[in-house]
Amino acid sequence: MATSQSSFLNGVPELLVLRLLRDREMYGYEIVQAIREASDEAIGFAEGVIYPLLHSLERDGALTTRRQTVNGRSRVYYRVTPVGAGRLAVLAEQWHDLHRTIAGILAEPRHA
Amino acid sequence: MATSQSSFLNGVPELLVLRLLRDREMYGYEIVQAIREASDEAIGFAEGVIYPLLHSLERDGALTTRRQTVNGRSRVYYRVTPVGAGRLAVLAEQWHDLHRTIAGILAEPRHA
DNA sequence: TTCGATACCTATTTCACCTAGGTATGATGC
DNA sequence: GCATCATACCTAGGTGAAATAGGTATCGAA
Repeated sequence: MATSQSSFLNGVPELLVLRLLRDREMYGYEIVQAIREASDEAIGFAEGVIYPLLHSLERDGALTTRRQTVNGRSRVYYRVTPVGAGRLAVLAEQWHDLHRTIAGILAEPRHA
Repeated sequence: MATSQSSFLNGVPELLVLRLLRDREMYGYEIVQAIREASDEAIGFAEGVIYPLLHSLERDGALTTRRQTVNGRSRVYYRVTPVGAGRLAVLAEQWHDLHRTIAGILAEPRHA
């Protein structure tokens, strides 16, 4: 009908992951903890959400990986590519637009 | 794992519908148009989203209905109950919390 | 009389996310 | 010596809100 198809609501895990990785490279397990801490326990995406997401972002060329073993444990570090940076910009913009729109509707006492 | 389960993102159609109905009673088709116009075409929930939602909100006691025929066409007007008002308050609060959390993560240059 | 707008409806599909497992290593405690 | 927890990776399968895609019927305009 009008503007819809790809639900504008989705992509928040993706948005947060890209945002965190924009500052510095991180590994999956670290990202899971970071989101939880950064959101003050409010948001807790499980590994089952983050790992598949990282894989698909890598497939899309938004992230590159680097493997490193630390203390006998293998870590996969992710880094944002220019493609990923562009994706982040788009998602952040969409998020802001959505919020502005909804905030407007929630606030307005008018509307004929 | 942590705070998650019922995807915090959902419920936006419900939030908007309840918000619109808080001001005045409206009928389904009218709500579909109102959301589109109020969002300046940015959000366009189809009838297939709104009607089932209205029905489930009525089942939950959040809305009451009144049927009226206008110009040979039957309209079903919906009105918010106290239960629905409470639900609206909860959803609005959740939405604000979520936005605050995400905005914080998007903004912060810090985070150890 | 064909078409679009109005006004209602629901069956089906999709897909993002959630759940719930699995493997393996290192450190801690008993 | 052995259980247990945190670390660190992984994926198969289920769920459910929303998206898609239909359907019925009336009215007005071209």
